[in-house]
Amino acid sequence: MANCMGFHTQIASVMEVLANAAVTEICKLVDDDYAVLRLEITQSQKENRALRRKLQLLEVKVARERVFASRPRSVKIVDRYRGIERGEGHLTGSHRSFVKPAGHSTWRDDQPITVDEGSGTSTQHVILIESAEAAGPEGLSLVKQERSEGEEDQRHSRDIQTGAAAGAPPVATVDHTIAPAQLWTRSRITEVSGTPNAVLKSETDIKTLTVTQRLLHTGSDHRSDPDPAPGSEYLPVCHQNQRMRHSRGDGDTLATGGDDLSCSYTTEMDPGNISLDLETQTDLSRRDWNQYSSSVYSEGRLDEKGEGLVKDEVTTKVEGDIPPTWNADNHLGDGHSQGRDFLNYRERLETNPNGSTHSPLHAFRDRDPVSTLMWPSDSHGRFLFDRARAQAQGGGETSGSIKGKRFLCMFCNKGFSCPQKVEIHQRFHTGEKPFSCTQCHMHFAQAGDLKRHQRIHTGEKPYSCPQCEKRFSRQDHLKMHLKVHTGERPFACTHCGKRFSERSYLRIHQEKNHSTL
DNA sequence: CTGGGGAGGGGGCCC
DNA sequence: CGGGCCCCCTCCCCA
Repeated sequence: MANCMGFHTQIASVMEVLANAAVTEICKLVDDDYAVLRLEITQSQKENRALRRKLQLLEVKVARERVFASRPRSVKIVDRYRGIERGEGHLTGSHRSFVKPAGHSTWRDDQPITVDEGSGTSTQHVILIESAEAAGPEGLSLVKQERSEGEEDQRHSRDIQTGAAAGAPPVATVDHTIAPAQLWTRSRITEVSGTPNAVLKSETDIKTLTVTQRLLHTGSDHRSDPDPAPGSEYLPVCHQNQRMRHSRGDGDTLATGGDDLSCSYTTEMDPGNISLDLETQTDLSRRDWNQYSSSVYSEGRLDEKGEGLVKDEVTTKVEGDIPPTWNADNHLGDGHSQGRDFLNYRERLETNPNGSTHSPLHAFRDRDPVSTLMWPSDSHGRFLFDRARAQAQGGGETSGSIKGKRFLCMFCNKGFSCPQKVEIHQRFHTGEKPFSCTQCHMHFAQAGDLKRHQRIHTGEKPYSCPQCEKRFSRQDHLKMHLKVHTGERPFACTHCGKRFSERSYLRIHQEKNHSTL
């Protein structure tokens, strides 16, 4: 009996040991499986986050492009990254880019990003866009509003914490899985300040911006404007002068760059074509235009199929409204408006409600006989074609073509005796100015104009007044001056009899005093 | 202070 | 290529 009891005791003991072992084994298996499962869940969660961020980036990009095509507004933006102590910052001088930590496939949710709104009163989320080419001190090329207040969604609010808002853990909207070569199509966070509160810039659409910058870039674009104009979303902070081709010889707005300024007046760039090589197209546009005009119109007739030969227009649609500071007067410094000729033409094109591209030939073909909308004006806002059209419509020049001037201008039908004269004349319509001053980047359509202009720089004044020793750089100015001594006033007002030495004085006088006439 | 006019100087364009 | 004219702009003077 006792043996029986001992046996049972041993059995029970063994059973307990076995049971414990089994439980331990089971627990171990469960733990292992659970660990694996948890690991898988974690991986899945990470993947989900990464996908969500990609989706957010795409949404942001789409929204930005939508805003890009619509009315832009200016916004000042600075992204501030608070997680600098994590060591993600990779300092490269003043231009720092964040590099994800080794082994991190995604950004952690606890990596906060704050947006310094500047004034602190706005909740607009904005992104400062930098050009890939703009790593220098003037690297900031465009500032763009990322989202408007109303467009902001919760996801974005979570991703980018605004100011001191303490919502869900913010996540940097950064895709670190992209290859470096693709960076221009994605967003990235770039630190531009070495301060503890490192300033971040979200760099997006570098390609587009680069093209835009190239489009806007002229030799005079390095003058930063300390007072960017409000009201425009895309502020070419360092390139507000980019649309200006001309600067006066007084050095006030001397350009410093070496870009081919011709692109600013020979192309109109369509957003759809923005990836095209502008310079190439500019050259083509200019060259083909001349070749075309010489070859076709030297025949003295306008081919009805001419539009088929015209090179495809490259339209430059400056993103959004033209900032008020792009007014030519503001950028010429001294108020002179020389050089506004094709700008006016461009602006007319850009404000064309049809949004279509019009070459001068198109304009000529499609123009309303009265409307001046599509026609360029000269440097003083005059309608460039007034004279030519008046001549053409008046029949004087047309008759001139009859008198042996068989080479006709394609725009105004004016006749010339040789193709070269037609080409020079047509620069008047096309805005082409192949003669550029090496000292101030002024451009001229005629070599003689350039030569005359360069006397400004040389100080040459070969014409002296025989009566007062005054000297002049131009003979016509001397001639005008001589009227001071002679008292010659050949222009009389037909209304009051007042006489003037210059026709323009008479005209101004009549405008001021006889404006009702 | 303001407006008109003169003078000078610049670019555009044609001959 | 120079001459010439036009127009515009700015500065200045003066009533």
